[in-house]
Amino acid sequence: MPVEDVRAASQRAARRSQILEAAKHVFSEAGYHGASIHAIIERAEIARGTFYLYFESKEAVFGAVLDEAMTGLRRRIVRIETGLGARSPKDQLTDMVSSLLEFVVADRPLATVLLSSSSTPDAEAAARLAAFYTEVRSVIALSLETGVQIGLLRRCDPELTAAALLGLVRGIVEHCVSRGESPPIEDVTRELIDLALVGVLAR
Amino acid sequence: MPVEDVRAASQRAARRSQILEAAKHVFSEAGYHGASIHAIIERAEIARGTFYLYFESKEAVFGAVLDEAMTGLRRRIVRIETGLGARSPKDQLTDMVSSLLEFVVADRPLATVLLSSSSTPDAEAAARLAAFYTEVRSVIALSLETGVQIGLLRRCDPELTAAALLGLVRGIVEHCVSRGESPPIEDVTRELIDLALVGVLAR
Amino acid sequence: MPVEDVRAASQRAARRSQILEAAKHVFSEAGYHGASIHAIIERAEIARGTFYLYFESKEAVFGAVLDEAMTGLRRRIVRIETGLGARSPKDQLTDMVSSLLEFVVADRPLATVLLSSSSTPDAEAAARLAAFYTEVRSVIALSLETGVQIGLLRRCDPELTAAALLGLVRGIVEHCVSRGESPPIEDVTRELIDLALVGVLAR
Amino acid sequence: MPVEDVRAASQRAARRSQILEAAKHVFSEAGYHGASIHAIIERAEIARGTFYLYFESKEAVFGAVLDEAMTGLRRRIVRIETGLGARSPKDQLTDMVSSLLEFVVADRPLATVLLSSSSTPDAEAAARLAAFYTEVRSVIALSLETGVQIGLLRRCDPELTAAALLGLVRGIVEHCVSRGESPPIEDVTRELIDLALVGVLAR
DNA sequence: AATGAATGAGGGTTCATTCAT
DNA sequence: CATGAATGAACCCTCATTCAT
Repeated sequence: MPVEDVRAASQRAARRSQILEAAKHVFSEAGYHGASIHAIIERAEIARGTFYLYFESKEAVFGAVLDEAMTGLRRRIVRIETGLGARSPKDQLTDMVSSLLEFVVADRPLATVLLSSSSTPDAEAAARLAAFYTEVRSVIALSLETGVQIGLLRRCDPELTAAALLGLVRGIVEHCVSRGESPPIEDVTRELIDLALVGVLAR
Repeated sequence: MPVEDVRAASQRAARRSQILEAAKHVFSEAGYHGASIHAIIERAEIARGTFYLYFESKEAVFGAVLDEAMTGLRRRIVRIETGLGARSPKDQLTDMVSSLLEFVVADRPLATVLLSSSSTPDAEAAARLAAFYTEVRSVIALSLETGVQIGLLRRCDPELTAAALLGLVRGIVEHCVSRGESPPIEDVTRELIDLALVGVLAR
Repeated sequence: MPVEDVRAASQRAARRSQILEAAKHVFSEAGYHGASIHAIIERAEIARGTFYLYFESKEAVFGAVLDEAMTGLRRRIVRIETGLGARSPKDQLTDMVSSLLEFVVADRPLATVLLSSSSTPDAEAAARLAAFYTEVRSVIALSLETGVQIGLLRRCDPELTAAALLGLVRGIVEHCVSRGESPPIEDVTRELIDLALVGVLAR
Repeated sequence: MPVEDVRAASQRAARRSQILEAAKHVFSEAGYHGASIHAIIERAEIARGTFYLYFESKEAVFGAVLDEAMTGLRRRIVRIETGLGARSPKDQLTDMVSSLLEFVVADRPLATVLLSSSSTPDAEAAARLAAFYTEVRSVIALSLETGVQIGLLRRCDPELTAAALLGLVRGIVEHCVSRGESPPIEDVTRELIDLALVGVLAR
């Protein structure tokens, strides 16, 4: 690939990022419907037409914002190793949750979009997000089943519990995001893990 | 108040309810922005102008729908009695949660509206919902503090834990609502309580 | 039907006509694409939204304009009677053509729209006009065949001749419309009929 | 002119032709407004900017397409010779019409553009086409007058008849173009001439 | 000469809200 | 009280044209 093309491609990617970033902020502040192309291009400091050079439609940018977020999350979701020599499940879980929280909480707009967008934007994107959450619930449910089988966890309805745990995490993220400044991630993580693992009851 | 006025007032209230019911369904199916006045008045079988005799604006009906829901929920939220002769906290909690779930899950549109609307519809309504959730979190947080003080619960960050627990409940409601037919409320309640109290870990 | 409804219906029809009339002018001046909703509502002196209370879309008004024109034309197109006691075919034809020309030439915008709109507006309307012209050609072709069979007309390719005659009429209409003031319709009609019947050659 | 310049000029002309050809197709398929620069440059396989190196605007290409067509037509329109030793007017006319039809019908896109473009695209080009048709009508009208004077033709309104004859030709061209495969040009020509000269009536 | 990213005016359409009846 | 025709701001999107490379 000639040098100019490389530069062109990278410039194009940069522009795309710039728009994506602007869109993420606008979506997070106004929701899908409340967000106007006007607001996005104003924030991105580009012309109306330019927007449509990079994204087919409002729905498309929203999808892209979501995809980006989901990719970031997926990269941080890993299976818990239970083999010999593996670190303790709780430690692994702690690392994973910590990493996830860090990613989400650090990018407040992203978190807002992720949290708020059960509001059916327009079919496909909503479906994609729903699919993502279903996917996450499945991972959790499977982990729960495994945990039960190896006797680490008590018996429970895996699906329901997975849904509850996902909600629990969302609740915590919302908490962190809603206040100007959230407590250190490691503290939050510890509380989260403790709550999920041993509940609130005193022994 | 003369008889006619009483009748008039009750008729007025009935009309209002009729619109409110229609609006709740429409909001739950289409979200705040997706809901159109047209859809609401069509469902309520009234004329356009009539709508505005009962509600100031779209935002106002949405607020009313929310308020109605919140009233129903508030009625079911009670302090846990810890005095002598009181039933066990767990039993009280179970009853309360059970009652709340029943109320919410039975009225799917209501549940949908409650769940979906962190998506900032339009400032005020969103604020009202946020305020409601804050209120709920406060109740939970206070209960947690009390529980810790009397040694029933282990120490934790009450605010954070309250947020997590609220999320947990929402996750479960979402789970129940999302499938066509949810498991018996009492089972769901038991799982919820167990998870919250003792977590997932086997003893 | 109650009196108010009658009035309402007639008012509605009047409004519709008003918009239709404005649209006809605008379409005739700017063509389908060149015509903007803005121009139409400005001419009709109504608000943007009002337009859409009466017509679904720009395409729909165009279709309505066309339909109106086609209805007017169809009413004036009749079969030539060849039975005993019927007036001479030439006289019948003269009357018909005269009536058609009068209708079209008197309404210049209408004529313009009819003439100019092979310009593919948008699928359906274009198809409708094309269908109309096809229909007219068919009527002419059939008449020609009949005429040939009864020995009134010389042999010819009916389809081709019908197309030519239709074009001939359109040419004349265009001529009449293009000049500010056209010659008396009866003169034009006579020339048209003569040309079609006996051509330009001297006997 | 240096050799390089000659080559350059011819290359430039070739490029221009290439764009013109693409434009003609696009205009004929989509009409003036429906045609997009995008479609033209795609078909011509050139870049956006390049287009504007050869044509000032969309309107300008359209004008050029029209001019090209009109040039082709003009070359085939000749005066009928009436002097001694000239071939019979009918034969001359037949040759001319035949040549014209061949030119137009063979280049369907061109025919489509010519036929469809009374739809005022954008003032100037429309004016040019109108001027062309006026010019053609004048030639026909003059020929008619001459024919009448020398007793070859019966008396008629030359202007009106010219308009009618032009329409007649357009009707026939439309007929030929609209069907996938038109009858042999010579047959069409004969019908056309016969119709124009002696009409449809049996002698 | 050639490119194509960028521009922004302008297009059609929707819909919450008002007000004369 | 109830009605629904009328309003017009705001929306998303297209596309002819420009200009830095």
